Amino acid sequence: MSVTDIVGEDRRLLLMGRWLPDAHGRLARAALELYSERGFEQTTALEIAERAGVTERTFFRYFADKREVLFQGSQELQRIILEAIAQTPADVRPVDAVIAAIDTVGGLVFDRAHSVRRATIIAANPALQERELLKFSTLTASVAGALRERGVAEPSATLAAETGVTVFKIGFERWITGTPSEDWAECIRDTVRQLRDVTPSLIVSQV
Amino acid sequence: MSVTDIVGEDRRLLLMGRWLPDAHGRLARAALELYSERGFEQTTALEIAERAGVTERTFFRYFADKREVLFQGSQELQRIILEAIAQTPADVRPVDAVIAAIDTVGGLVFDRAHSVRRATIIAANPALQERELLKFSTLTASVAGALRERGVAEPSATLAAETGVTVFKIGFERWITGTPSEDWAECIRDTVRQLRDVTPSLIVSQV
DNA sequence: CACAGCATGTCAGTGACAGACATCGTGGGG
DNA sequence: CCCCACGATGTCTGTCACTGACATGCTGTG
Repeated sequence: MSVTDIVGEDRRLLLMGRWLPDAHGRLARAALELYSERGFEQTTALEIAERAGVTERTFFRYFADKREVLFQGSQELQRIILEAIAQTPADVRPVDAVIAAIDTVGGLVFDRAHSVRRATIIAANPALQERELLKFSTLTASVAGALRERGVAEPSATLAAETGVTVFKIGFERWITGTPSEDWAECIRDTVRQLRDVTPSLIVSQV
Repeated sequence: MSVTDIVGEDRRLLLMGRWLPDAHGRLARAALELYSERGFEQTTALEIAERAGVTERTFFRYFADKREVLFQGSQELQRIILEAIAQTPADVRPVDAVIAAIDTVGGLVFDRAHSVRRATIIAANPALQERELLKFSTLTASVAGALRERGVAEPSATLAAETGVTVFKIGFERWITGTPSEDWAECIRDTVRQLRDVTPSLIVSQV
């Protein structure tokens, strides 16, 4: 039995017999590239792994599933928003606290080019849209939780959270699709302005 | 070669050699039962098919995927809401038109016991929640489209749609979890009342 | 120098789907 | 009355996402 029999065809231990560092990063980059090049569905986990120089199994050790690669940041985003809400003075109204928090995450978290690339991939695939929606829903739920911590009662907490996240979604959409020069705070403020005009009347018309 | 060799073990052609009718209905019922009994993930498509007396392949001819069984009605719901919006007088404000439409679908579409059963199944599984979210998102998009038909400009149309669908979601949630006697219109009206208190201020506080 | 531990590879398996083709009653046209 | 196109289904085979169990090889530590 020769050395090559023992080592096999394994070309992955390059750095003086040690694993290449940052498998996670290489996988994320490889996935992004392939999703862009040929689309999400047309990309197999095996292909991603090969481009990253690891096995399929390793891909699934880093990412719960194929889609998760694109949603790494959302946990971080949520953490920041929650923290911002917690730090807002107690006398600020719930919705305003949420919107102020959203306002702060702007330049902080995203790089516009990356966001556009990501949004393009997601827009092309329903399964990815579902996952995005789930992230928003999770965010809404935890924002509502944060408001309850501040003493806001229940239907209002969820309503305010839902409203705030809607502002985020639409503001974000605008930030992505609009002129590159327009900044985050601007998009959010404009969306809020528009929102103020859609308050429903109390009387539901009977059809 | 005997008759049984030709017919094989096929016990499915029962009605005088013809297929049993309503394969679709049998599949839907079988799926509902199994999802309730042992949960969504613990149920395989094969098991559903067997209980319905057909093959796995036939299941996938009727339903795009395992989840779709639970979301049959949403297309009908959307159709009704859109129609109601179209029939609302042109001078009614966008949000009010949406909410009025939502108000009308109440007793019409759902049977409460069935809704509760369905909601229980969905609540127990993230993959199903994703699908539900996608349906809401689709609904929002088409409601926004209907408002645009009425001449509502773009950021407002989506905002109003999003607001209306939020009222639907939260009102529905309340209708499901609250006391069985409380009726649909009641839930919607109360939710609207609460919503009116969460209008954001114009000035976003700078943190 | 032995040994525990971590990051990875290897192998085998399950289950969701999809394409291609075969089968068998049914209903209409000759 | 027969033939044939058709519709609903079964059968077979394949691909791919994901998972559990186990093996391997380096690395730092006592």
